[in-house]
Amino acid sequence: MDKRTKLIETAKRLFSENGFYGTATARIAKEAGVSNGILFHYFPTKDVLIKAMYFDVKDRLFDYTVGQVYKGATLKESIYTLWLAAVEFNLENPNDFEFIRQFETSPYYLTETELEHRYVQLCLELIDKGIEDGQFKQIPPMLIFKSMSAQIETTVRFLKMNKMVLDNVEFTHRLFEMSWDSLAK
Amino acid sequence: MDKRTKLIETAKRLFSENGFYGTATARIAKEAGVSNGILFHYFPTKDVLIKAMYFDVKDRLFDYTVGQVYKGATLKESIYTLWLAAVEFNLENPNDFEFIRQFETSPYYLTETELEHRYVQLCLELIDKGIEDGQFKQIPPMLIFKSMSAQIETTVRFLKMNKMVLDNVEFTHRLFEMSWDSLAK
DNA sequence: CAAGAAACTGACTAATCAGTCAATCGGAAA
DNA sequence: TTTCCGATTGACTGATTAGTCAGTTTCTTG
Repeated sequence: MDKRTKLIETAKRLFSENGFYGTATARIAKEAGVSNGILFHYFPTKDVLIKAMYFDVKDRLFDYTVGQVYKGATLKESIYTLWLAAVEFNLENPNDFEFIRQFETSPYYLTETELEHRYVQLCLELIDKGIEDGQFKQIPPMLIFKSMSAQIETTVRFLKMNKMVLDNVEFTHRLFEMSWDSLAK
Repeated sequence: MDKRTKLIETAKRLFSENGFYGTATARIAKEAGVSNGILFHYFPTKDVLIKAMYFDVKDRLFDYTVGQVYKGATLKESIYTLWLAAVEFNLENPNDFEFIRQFETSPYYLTETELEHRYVQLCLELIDKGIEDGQFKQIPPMLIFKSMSAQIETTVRFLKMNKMVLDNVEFTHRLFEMSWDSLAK
């Protein structure tokens, strides 16, 4: 693994344990096994590092989830696939999950930043379609998107807190129905 | 207003603007119009200040919301009253809202802390009742509680982002139905 | 009034941290 | 071989910050 990647991985772990401000850049470098200076060679400021990490995670989330949606699926099937993939991704990548959670409640985060991402745009397209053909409630698409995201986060946190995994299909469906029912007409 | 209260109010505003770590204690004291030392007279450490603020907000939220639930109301009516009161409280107290949001994603926050509060206990009682008599889905009560809280937060954030208030009863109901449908059988 | 306690002040300190920089290393190209 | 340049090092710095403390004012109570 090259040093740039090593730095991002180490930072993600430390941030998720101690927060952005609780983690000194010197410590990131040390635990990554590189010199202090090289961190600032790759990332001119700590802020740049943090924003780079955000896009890194969102890109991988996009690749992981959207790749699983198949053409010809019904709207509910597509939403279910996305929902399940997102839950799985967050369970399998706990440091990514904690990092995003912290980032999105920090002053770094602006909605415009997120809006630019193709992950969000794809979701909004799906939602628009669902509203148009009457499968979803008459609610602003952005609110539906945010609501779904919040539900996924809540589900993941709940599973983690109770040290559970999604090995029971029936229970998984019941969790999904919670999210689905809030948007379906 | 006494200096202790003045400090809490100023801290809440500064924290919600700049985050816990982005706000120096010296600045809190200065903008509150008191000396630096007096802050540490009332709150021995910055952490103590932050935790005191958390309970301060939760207490006021409890008083505001629970006071509006009337005896003899149906389960749905009670939940609606609580939901609406919580949304209103958060809209009317933006600094409280931002502060709680940050606190609950920070390393300060442990679920046990929250569990002790009578606000949570009251909600869990209501939810237990709803599950028992078959009005709610067969889902762990804690997950239902967390899901409702997340929905309320999402709703408030959405309203604020779009500079909206709850002046339209029909729209308010539609927002509530989103939350309700996710837990109702 | 006396006297002790509690509230209050603001200058000070020890520690920490983001970011710098002069110097070295290693590989590629000429 | 020489020359060049990005990668890399780690000691260093200037700024900032949580918390201290010695002393002053204000309140309380006998």
